[in-house]
Amino acid sequence: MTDRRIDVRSPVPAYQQLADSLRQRIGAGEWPTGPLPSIEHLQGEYGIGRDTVMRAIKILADEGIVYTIPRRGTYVTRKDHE
Amino acid sequence: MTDRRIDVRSPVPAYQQLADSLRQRIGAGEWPTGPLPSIEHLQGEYGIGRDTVMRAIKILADEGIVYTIPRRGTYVTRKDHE
DNA sequence: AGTAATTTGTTCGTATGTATC
DNA sequence: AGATACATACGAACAAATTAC
Repeated sequence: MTDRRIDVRSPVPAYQQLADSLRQRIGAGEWPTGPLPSIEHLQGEYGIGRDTVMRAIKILADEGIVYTIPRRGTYVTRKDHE
Repeated sequence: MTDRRIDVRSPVPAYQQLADSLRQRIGAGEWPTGPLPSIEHLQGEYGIGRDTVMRAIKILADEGIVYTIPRRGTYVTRKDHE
């Protein structure tokens, strides 16, 4: 089970906490084929704002874990695509 | 006469102002049978963006004043339909 | 029957304003 | 002053269903 809550009192920024959470969920095998939930959906799911979600996704994209197709969605990078 | 302008300097969000305007116009008897103007039309009429229009329509839909048929249009809820 | 236009649905990109720490 | 964060807002692009011709 992965924690979907953000601790606003934590010294760890919310966008970092979200990146950690998404990294775990991806590692656990969520969204193997299709796209991740949309920014708006993640906003609602985690109770956070838009730019926080976008920052988290950018972290994962910089790590090569996901890639974003504009106006399509964000996808998990397949291993045979590395 | 119903005001069709959005005051961008108002603390009231544009989508709320639009919802108020549409609610008044519906109450005044506009669009008794047919659908409301399309999103694109309302964008032009009020000089606002797409998501602002959609948020306003969602407010009215949540209030039960209108209902949207996907890819058809948004209709005023008839009283004998309540 | 078939193609183009219309319309809503969805999504990311970007910008601004405000508040907080 | 700067980083973080939320809300609002416009734009652009594409999908999918419906309608018009």
